Amino acid sequence: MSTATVVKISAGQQEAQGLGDPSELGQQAWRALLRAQACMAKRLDAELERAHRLPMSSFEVLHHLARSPGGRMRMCDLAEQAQLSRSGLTRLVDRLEREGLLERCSCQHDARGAYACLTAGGRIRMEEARRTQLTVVTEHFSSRFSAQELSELAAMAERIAPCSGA
Amino acid sequence: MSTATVVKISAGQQEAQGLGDPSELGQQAWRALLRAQACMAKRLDAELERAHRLPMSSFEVLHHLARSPGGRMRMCDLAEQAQLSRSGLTRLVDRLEREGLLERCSCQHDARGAYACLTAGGRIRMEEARRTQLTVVTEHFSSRFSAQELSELAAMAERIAPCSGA
DNA sequence: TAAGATTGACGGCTCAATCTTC
DNA sequence: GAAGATTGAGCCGTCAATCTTA
Repeated sequence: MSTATVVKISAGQQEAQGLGDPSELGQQAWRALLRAQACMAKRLDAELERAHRLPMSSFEVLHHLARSPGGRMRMCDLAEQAQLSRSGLTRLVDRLEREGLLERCSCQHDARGAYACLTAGGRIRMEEARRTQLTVVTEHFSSRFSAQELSELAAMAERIAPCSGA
Repeated sequence: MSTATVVKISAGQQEAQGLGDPSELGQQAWRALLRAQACMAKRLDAELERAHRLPMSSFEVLHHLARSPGGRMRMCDLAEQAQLSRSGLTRLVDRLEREGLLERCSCQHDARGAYACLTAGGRIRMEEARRTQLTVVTEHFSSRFSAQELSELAAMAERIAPCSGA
């Protein structure tokens, strides 16, 4: 910022500096969220990887399977829940299957479809990892807000990406 | 959710369902944020790519350069701002340099260092893309909150990842 | 020795095309 | 033909090792 701008600060210049402009407020909030999310994701991913050899995307898949009835889900639904493309999920499931954490099962009513089914070992590994996840999310996220704030945060997030289920 | 759980809902069952457990509140908020951020990032990335052939990571780098005095930054500082590893930034800058959007300049005072310097063309491209970014962020994010809420969101995000500059 | 930047090797994701089944 | 799943090709990012300079 050149020294000249300091001389006189009109409303117009304030806008140019992004102090009074309402759209700038949105930008600041958006960038702050970007930073916060990247920061959290890196911490969580690193810790899950370190403690359980599970990247965050694998954890997410196991998590969604574990809370689904019977520990199984259709590939396409799982892809959507896990925020992955179908091919991305196919490959992730390949890896998890190789590790014995889940299995592919064919679908009775629709031979096109496939289920991903959590194995017993997968469920155990998942529950171990969940403790770590809870610790990290609590320490770096939940504990920094009141219950009221957490509710508000969730509600605000819903306005951006409405939750399909639940 | 099986029909049996509807019959009687005790406090314990509420916890099992994640309705009363305070740690579950944090989980819900965290997951809602994950979804919201992924959703926004995909929209924004797709639109920047479609309209300007600029992925979001490239836009971020150009953005930070554009608001830096002289349109130039040290590689290591830029990597930090853009949430990238150093090698990641090296490769991204390679691409942007090939496109003529920026140039590498050697550093006077420290021959180890390198600057990334926005070119005139890069600044133009950046400002075109900024309009698109503003549109998307406004429509899918800022416009869904009051000024008060945006301030609160930014402040809450700061609690997770304190902003180094500004 | 440490710090800035780059490179090689590799992992993981997406798009487009393909195969199978509805 | 449309939908679910997979495969091939390619992009983009990271880690670890390397090179240069402080």
